[in-house]
Amino acid sequence: MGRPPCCSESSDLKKGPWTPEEDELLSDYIQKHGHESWRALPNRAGLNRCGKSCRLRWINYLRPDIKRGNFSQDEENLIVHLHSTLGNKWSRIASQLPGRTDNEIKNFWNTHVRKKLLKAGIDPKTHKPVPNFDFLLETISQISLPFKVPTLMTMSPLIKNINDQLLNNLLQFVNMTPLPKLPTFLDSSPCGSFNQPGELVMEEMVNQYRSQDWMEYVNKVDLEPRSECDSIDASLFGSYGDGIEMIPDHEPFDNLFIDNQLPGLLPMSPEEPKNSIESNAFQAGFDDYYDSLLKI
DNA sequence: AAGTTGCTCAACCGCATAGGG
DNA sequence: CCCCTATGCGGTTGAGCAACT
Repeated sequence: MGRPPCCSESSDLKKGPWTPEEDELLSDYIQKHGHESWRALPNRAGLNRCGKSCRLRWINYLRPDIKRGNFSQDEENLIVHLHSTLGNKWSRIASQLPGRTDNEIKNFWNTHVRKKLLKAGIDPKTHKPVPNFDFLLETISQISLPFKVPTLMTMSPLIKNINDQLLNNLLQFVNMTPLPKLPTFLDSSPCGSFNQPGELVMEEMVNQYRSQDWMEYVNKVDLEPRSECDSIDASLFGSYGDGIEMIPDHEPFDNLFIDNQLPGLLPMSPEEPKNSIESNAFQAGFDDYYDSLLKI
């Protein structure tokens, strides 16, 4: 049985947004008498609020030394720097930024800085680069091997030899993202038979990977041959044509990631040079997807 | 014009902690 | 010490608004 919340003793206490009249009462009282006891303050000030609510309103909004307006670039840089050493210690971070509140900084971080870092390819938790796209692609390509040709299941030692860094990269990526809705467009692909099983396998794959039980799963999985397909890449992101240009023959992400938009985790500047495996349909599919993210 | 979606940020909730008796 | 209470803190929520369909 935990301690009851400080305001639970009276359900009559007002909650929600403060009115200008309440603000005035609180400001007047504190400027005249200070705030020696937040618990006693509401009664004395004539407010039908709990002390906690008064304290928050004063600290985050009414305090005269509070700084209003957008954060400057210097402030933002300082916040990023402090966060890299202190973590989510918003109060300690706020103490280094005069006039800024912990709540304000926390909101600023969650709505602006965090996204900015992600787009720049930096993990906002660790302040380290997120998995490199090539690494991720390579990892997924390796992982896809057992699903391409079942006889390659004998290659499980190869899978086991994928170095820890690659696996950690993928694990990090998967853990940082919502589970994607898996493709439903495969009926039109040359690998129609892969449709439902493929979705289930991929979904299970992601789930297993999330539960860090990936290796166990790889060793258990068994699939029907996919003789018509060159790779899982083609079935997911487009058929291979004549082996020249492996451009997806459909809109690969029409039905993908609809409910669970992935955040922009990786560097995506349009002018960034494409890598050597650009012609891979898998890559093309991801490029399309990340391009679509840029437009969000 | 109406409905939907996404974003922002003020405010709340519940746990942790300090400190007085 | 131990208990109790007030305050502080970080995570989360949801109202209000803007942009989009």
